[in-house]
Amino acid sequence: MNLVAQFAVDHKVPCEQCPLRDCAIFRPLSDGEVDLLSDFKIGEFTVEGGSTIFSEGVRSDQLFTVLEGWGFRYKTLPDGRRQIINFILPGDFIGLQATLDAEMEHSVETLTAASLCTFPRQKLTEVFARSPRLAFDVTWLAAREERVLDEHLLSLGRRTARERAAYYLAHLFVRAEEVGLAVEGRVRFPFTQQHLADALGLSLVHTNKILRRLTYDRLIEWEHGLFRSPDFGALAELGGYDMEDRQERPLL
Amino acid sequence: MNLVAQFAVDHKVPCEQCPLRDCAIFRPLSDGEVDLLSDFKIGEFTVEGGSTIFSEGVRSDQLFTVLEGWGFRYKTLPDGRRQIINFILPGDFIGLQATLDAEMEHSVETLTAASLCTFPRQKLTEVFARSPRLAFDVTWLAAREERVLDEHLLSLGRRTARERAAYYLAHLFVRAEEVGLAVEGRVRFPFTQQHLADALGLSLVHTNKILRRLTYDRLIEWEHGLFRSPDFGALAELGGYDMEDRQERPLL
DNA sequence: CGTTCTATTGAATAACGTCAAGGACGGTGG
DNA sequence: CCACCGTCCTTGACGTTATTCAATAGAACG
Repeated sequence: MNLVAQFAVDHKVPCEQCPLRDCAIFRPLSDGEVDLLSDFKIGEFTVEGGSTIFSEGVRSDQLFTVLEGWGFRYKTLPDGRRQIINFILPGDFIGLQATLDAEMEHSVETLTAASLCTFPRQKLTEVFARSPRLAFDVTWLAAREERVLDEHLLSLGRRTARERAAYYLAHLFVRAEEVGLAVEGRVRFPFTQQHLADALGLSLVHTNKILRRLTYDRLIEWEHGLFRSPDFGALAELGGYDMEDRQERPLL
Repeated sequence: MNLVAQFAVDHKVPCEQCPLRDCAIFRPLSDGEVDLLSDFKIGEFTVEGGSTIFSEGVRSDQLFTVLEGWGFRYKTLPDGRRQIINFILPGDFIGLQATLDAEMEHSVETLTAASLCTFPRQKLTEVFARSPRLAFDVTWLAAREERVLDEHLLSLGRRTARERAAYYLAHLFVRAEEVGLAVEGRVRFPFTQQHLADALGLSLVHTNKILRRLTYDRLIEWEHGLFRSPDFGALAELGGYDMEDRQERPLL
């Protein structure tokens, strides 16, 4: 694990040129909003896979939007047990969970090389003052994240291991697809079965057995990091994954 | 279960007289903020225990602040399995999880008679426009809720049933205490073991056995609905509950 | 006092975790 | 090119945890 002590600003691409904005899923911004966001933004930087972005118990003065790469957000118990709260994909806004002056209560680590857009936490109040619309977007994102956690909580509490795995894989697949990470129905999952186990709240061994069975039942394929589902409908059905219409969402 | 089809406005107490504001845990508002909030508020109403406030799959035009009473927020699977996401206590702001025009993805039901402060969802954007500070408070509450869910997720995924129960009971006790519901170290828990089981992701039988053991080990007492812990430190320790300094929080 | 929730307990069963041992694969250095 | 390693994946055997089934006892409520 590689601790990023200081986030150097590599360069600064104007927000209006942000490649993510081309994804249909993201709400278009007005010129004024983009200007404000550009102003809010400090810069970008790139880290390699395995870098720690946030660390439990440490304060962070920055917020990030992920431009590229995968990561995950997690908490650990003193004896080392780890729970992955969720995976982080391009377009995700991270760091909001902590208050302005409080310590992070979770850690974030990258799975692949990643590039992040940086915002100073202190200026968030200024953004709220200058653009109610962007303020609303921030709130909207927080509420959306909460809905995702609700569903995950339902999984961990009440779904069987098999249903849980099916739900989560369907969920991850769709999230990746939304931001253009799917090629011919395939997505590269840059995490190991141990990561998935830690997200599902299962042991590594049991996770493996369930994945093998889902593979045998032709619900998933996951080899050499490349994932696809031969029958996504059945996978979603098994997991109780709701293929709701993906609504437009903000991008900060 | 008693479905509340329409929320009649019983009366409207000015926000500046809100009894909850006396609790030390809540951040004081400026006069201007209170005025705006009063303006935002439609009124109050009272429901009996067992009433459904929100229903999964149904749109709601209102947001609520709980003035008095207990409730819980939950999701269910088609076959009836239920997961309680969290309990709702006085001072909690509910309904934010859904977007302006989307269906609720969870239900909320009262456990006791409750009185709720009502706000029209549509006017939320106006509040954002008129008071960045209140907007920030809304966001802050959403982020805080997320942190609570993170911790609960860690519980369900990685804590043993015993640790989980200890954590959750400690958590509930402190929450109740914060809003003045504790009398001589005792809190009335208005829910059944089935509710607790559904929150912990355990079966009723197993929950009961664990509670009996916690009682035998003199970590908790819970009789006739009245809860206390003879050794809160040990309970918190077992559950890994962090007795962080309770920071001030907004009240809407 | 019946009736209806709720709590409690034991026994049988299923789900999941732990332990242990290989196997596949890619990278590295000789 | 090949031996050596480290990481990740896979599988079987076995132990533990939690669920389900079933039955009874207590409380709460008219």
